[in-house]
Amino acid sequence: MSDTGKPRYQQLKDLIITQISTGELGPHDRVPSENELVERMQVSRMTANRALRELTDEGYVERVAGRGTFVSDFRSRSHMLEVHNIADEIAQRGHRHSCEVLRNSRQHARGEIAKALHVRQGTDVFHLQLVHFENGMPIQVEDRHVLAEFAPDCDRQNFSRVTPSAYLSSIAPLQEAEQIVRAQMPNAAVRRQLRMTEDEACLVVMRRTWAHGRPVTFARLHHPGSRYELTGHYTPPGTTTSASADVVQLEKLQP
Amino acid sequence: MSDTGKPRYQQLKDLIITQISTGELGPHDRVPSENELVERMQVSRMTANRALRELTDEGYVERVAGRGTFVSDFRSRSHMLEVHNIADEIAQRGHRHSCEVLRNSRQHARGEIAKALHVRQGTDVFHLQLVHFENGMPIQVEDRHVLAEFAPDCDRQNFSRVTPSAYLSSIAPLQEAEQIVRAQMPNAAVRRQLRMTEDEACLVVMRRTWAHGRPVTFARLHHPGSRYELTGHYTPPGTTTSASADVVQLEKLQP
DNA sequence: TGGACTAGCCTGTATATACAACTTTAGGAC
DNA sequence: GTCCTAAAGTTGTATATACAGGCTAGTCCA
Repeated sequence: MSDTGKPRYQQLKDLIITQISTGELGPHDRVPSENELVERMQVSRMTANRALRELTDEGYVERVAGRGTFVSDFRSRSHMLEVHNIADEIAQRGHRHSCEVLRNSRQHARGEIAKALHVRQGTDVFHLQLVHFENGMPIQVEDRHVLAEFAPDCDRQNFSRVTPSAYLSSIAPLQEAEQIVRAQMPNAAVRRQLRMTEDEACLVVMRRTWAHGRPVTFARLHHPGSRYELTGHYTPPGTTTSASADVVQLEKLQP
Repeated sequence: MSDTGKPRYQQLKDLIITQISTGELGPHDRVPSENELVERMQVSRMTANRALRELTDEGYVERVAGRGTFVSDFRSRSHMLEVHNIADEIAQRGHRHSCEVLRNSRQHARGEIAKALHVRQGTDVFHLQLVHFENGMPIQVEDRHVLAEFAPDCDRQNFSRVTPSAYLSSIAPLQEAEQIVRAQMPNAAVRRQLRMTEDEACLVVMRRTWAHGRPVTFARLHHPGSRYELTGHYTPPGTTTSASADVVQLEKLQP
């Protein structure tokens, strides 16, 4: 890591980001104060201040005057990535979320899945199938593969209480996400599970998420076109009315 | 505008943002240098530096060491809002874009449209209908309403050369966008225009865009589900490999 | 025991200063 | 005229210092 060429405030940022992504610093942990960084890292307070301030802008840490600087929890940072959790969405609308687990089994990754997760064929993965309900109406079929190495106790989780998305977020910060949105006619099984009519289309979201620098989960999410839509709201950054708070409220997609 | 309570670097930012959004400062115009701000605004250079640096992070201006600070052009800032232009998308894939204009007429806004644009019923709007082609295959039906007051010469534009999206961006910076994505079966007209099969679904994007603080255009974009998908890639901010550039690379098609 | 107060740490902001690197321009040497 | 160089202006970074205001813990007093 050629630290030599980079500016010192960037070196400080990289150091702290590394400690956060390796887990050395976990959510709500205290980050060294500006004065501590001044002493330990031999920089001026303004340099330490710039590093911590930019980490705040980027969502890694939160600062409270008088108390200190603390690592944001994974949830907040996942929001940054605009990756959302169906249970949260439903709760935000004031509705009741429930969930039926159809499958939670250990398997060997086959062609498409192995390719999506960048692993060799036959690598151990968990295969999850769930149906999510909003006030009793099915609204999402989740078909997800998770790298077994990343979440070894995946098959001992009760996903009717904590969604896979929330569970995975609790294991490690999700660093990167890739998503594809399609309109597609469902197959018979999905149509039945979502209680869809014959001529109804599915909104399909395929999402791949990275942690520790590699893809760890791949999900196919089917939604009934008549009961689900993705919304996004974009405001320019730096707008006086706290832009970051606005950005957080979007639902998951973006065009 | 109670400038008194706000920090001085924020007052500087607000001042410059105001000048940009009113058009007093246009794209590629020179913004006062740090030293000029020091003299004229009676602040220290570090304060001016912070204001200009944050405006850079937020995409309003671009800075070049040795030359100065310049207002970003509308296009860049529109990208910030992740609002895209179908012609650019197609060009980015190395394909050929063409376009057929079906309608470009002045109308009075009716119920749904008037409501979406926050204007009274009967307000003058332009109604555009276009079909966009990628290498000769229809890929988007654009049905757009534009506030006549915002773009008075809309009906004299040749939209087969410059897309409505690009035209509107050239009039004023688009400040805000709202978007809804749905999966829907097309009606007969759209199905014919997009040359879709009987059992094919549409990916529908409804997008409302603000300029000068009010909604100025509302678009319904229909895409054939088998030939179009939305993709997004999210990386955490502050990652050394210029995260903002990655975010830009959205929408893309499938062969 | 309970409440008020203060000392100490923390962040947030603002200033003055300094040096490095880059770009343009002007002037001088050839 | 052309090339080289120096100067001036610009951004980018780093430091030292200062004061205001928020939070906490501990102390002191009633």
